[in-house]
Amino acid sequence: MVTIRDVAKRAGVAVSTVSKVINKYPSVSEDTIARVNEAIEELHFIPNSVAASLSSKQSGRVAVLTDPDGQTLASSEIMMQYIMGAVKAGNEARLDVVPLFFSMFAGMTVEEAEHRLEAQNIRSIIVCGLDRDMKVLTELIEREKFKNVVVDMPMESENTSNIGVDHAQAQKDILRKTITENMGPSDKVLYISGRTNSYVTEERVRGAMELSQEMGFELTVTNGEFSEKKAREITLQLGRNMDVIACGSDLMAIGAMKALTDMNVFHPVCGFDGITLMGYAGKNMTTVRQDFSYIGEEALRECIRLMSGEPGKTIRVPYSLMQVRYEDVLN
Amino acid sequence: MVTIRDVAKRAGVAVSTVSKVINKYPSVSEDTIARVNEAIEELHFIPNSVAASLSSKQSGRVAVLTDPDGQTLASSEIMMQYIMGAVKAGNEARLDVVPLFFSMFAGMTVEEAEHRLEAQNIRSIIVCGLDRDMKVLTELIEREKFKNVVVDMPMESENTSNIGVDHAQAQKDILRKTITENMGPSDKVLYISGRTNSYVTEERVRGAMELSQEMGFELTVTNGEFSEKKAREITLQLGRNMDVIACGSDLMAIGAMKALTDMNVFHPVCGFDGITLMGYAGKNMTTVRQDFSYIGEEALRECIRLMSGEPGKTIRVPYSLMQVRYEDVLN
DNA sequence: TAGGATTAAGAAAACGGTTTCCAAATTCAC
DNA sequence: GTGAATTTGGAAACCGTTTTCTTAATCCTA
Repeated sequence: MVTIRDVAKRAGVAVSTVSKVINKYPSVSEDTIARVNEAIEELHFIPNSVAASLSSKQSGRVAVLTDPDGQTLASSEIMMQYIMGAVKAGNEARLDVVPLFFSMFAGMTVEEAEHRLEAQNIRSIIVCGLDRDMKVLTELIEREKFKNVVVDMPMESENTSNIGVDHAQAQKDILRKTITENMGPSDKVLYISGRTNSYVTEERVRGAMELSQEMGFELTVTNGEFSEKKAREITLQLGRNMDVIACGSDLMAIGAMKALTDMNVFHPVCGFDGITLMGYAGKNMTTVRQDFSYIGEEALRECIRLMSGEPGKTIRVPYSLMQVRYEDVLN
Repeated sequence: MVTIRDVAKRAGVAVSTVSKVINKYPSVSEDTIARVNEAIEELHFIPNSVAASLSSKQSGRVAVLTDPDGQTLASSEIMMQYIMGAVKAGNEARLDVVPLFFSMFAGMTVEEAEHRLEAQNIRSIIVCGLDRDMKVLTELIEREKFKNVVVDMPMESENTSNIGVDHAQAQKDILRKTITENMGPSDKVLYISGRTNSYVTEERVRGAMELSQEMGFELTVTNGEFSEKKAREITLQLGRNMDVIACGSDLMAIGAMKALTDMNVFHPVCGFDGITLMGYAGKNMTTVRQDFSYIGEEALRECIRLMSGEPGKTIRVPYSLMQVRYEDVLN
């Protein structure tokens, strides 16, 4: 393995100088920079990220915390996207990304969790798919021991940023689109929401309610708990008399659509997320597509910003509305 | 952060002694072991894995290489399972697991790839979803610089183990089951295979052909290239005159089933893998369920074995046959 | 009981970087 | 041309472990 010392020798400088060049410190002359870079090229030197992480108290590593157990197929696709995005951005920044899963923290106290993370030289965490019931993690974030980036939770402070789409606005947009494109009557809308311990649920419901005010349609809000089954049952019960069904997640939209198909009625259904499975669920469905991989990338960049000492903030990422068709997911 | 020095001081021993206790070296007396462990408990000490990895040339870290881009939804579920299994087993063994993706190695020479891995203190890699076209990776494995565990590729040597189910046998089993449970005639079977650059394809086809000999049914083998679309087209063309359709992957089975539904014929279809999506695809489907998470775990344990100097071997993991129903995947 | 063989514990040198601190060299103002 | 200010580069300590090498202590065996 070629080390920083080899490079130093080759370039005829001290190891500290090489390190400064690598990390773009200001106090190195153009001349030496060139010489060092040349040596780096020639030797195909790549700095050892483990050594770097150990020695520098500043940089450290980033953990991506996800919970793919939660919602089965949908979540495994979504979580994978988050992770891929973060790993990709991490690689570009020469920064180690380690994936961790919520289940690992089950039964731990916050202190234990902190120690576990510290013991891996983790300085910053990205938390995806958190709801208010994960006490250990919310507390962990609130203690601000690490630099935190939370996806889809409204937490912001000196050491904590949050990132995500504007769920209320997106819900309004997709619902408006679904309604206006619907040929039949659209004055009765059934909204099947996600679990109520979730921030995104609150926001999406708020969006739907605001739109109902603005457009003057009748809105029935029910709690589908992010469950496909529950959404199916609700739809079997209430779906027939509605004109449009909007759901707080794609999985529930699929459940609703299955129910409608069984009942032989064909109302438009809209979901939320843009998971691939939607393509398999039937025609006449629309959804809000979130770019989870991009969110993962941005989250990682935000970790870097926070680690460099800047304060937390809120980041809104774009989304798009889409009509889902089987042909588009077919490979 | 509490370090090994704190523990040493507390227990009144040298740091090296603490290290020996942690790593279960033989030459420490029961007495000291007890004293050190007590100190560890009291201080809630967790060894820093980064420092350990840097210092020890033996242990090091394990990379899990996957390619979730390949087959969209199916692969993202499968790859996630591999990763989760490996991370879980890695945590238990106090060993860092880092996920990497095939795409990162695109355009790299083997040497570059090696340097990249070395620079992360990676001593062992688990490769999932590899086919013969990924030249860089196959060469990387063959150079034996790392300890390799390959999933579903018949590579075995001093430093390389492979792991996976017995694809030929599994294919025979599921096909036999599908045929014998089918009430109608079963003397014409259509087999839609995966891409031919893949070992699992070869094995599965071999299994199907052997069974056709044994049971004496007529077998038509076509190349579906792991593509749902292709399988659909093939089925539209040849499906009507068949009695049973067997596919080399679940995704293709879904494509085939969609085609049959469109044609209004109802032959039994069997797939391979056991992905959740199968539940959404229709009735009358069976498949081979692989436990990907378990495979990930076992693969990691095998890395540890290899790193401890033992030679590579072949590991067969169990599988099960299942009838897929929507109710089972519904959450 | 002497003397070698074994066992237990510690001191110190790695591992491959980063960072602090200091000295030398250069620039600048007057 | 002198002294102060500013760049630039290097020496060395450090990050938290592992591991090698010694030494001290204990155990056998003859």
